[in-house]
Amino acid sequence: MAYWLMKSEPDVFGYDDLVAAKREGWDGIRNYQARIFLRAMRKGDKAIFYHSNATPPGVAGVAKIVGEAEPDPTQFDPTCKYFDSGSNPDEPRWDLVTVAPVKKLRFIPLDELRTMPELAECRLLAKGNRLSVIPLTDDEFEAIVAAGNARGRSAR
DNA sequence: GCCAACGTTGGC
DNA sequence: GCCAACGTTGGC
Repeated sequence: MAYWLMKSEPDVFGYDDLVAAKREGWDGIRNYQARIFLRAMRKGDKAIFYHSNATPPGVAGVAKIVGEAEPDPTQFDPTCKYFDSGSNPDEPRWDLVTVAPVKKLRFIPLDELRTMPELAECRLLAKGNRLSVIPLTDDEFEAIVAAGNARGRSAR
């Protein structure tokens, strides 16, 4: 099984929205490096659900892949912000995967993630990182889940 | 709102 | 193939 980290803006779609939706097509990915990772995802893989562009940004929960890569319909919708006029319907350029919630975690703010030695090499923390999907090692995934299950340093 | 980092586009 | 311009991401 592989592990991933997926970013979402909570103002648009946060972890609680995923819980309410039960499952959701993860659309709008328009980056070739991210596409490589999307296509490598397999049913049953787990993902850390990260809130980006938030105050504060951080980890919100665990999700799992329940549907593997398939063409993202939003690339063909001219009214959608993700529309891509260069994508050929016979050979769609962009894919989505379908995710479902597994477990909500204690929110782990980015500041705290930066202090975790297990994440020292993680691309999430690299300067200038803009990828919306990144692979995690087993250790990185386990460390985040453990931190999210433990009582927070700022919690009572 | 600002800015740094990065990806993409398009002229040459 | 180079590179400047532009757009987007994401932290602050």
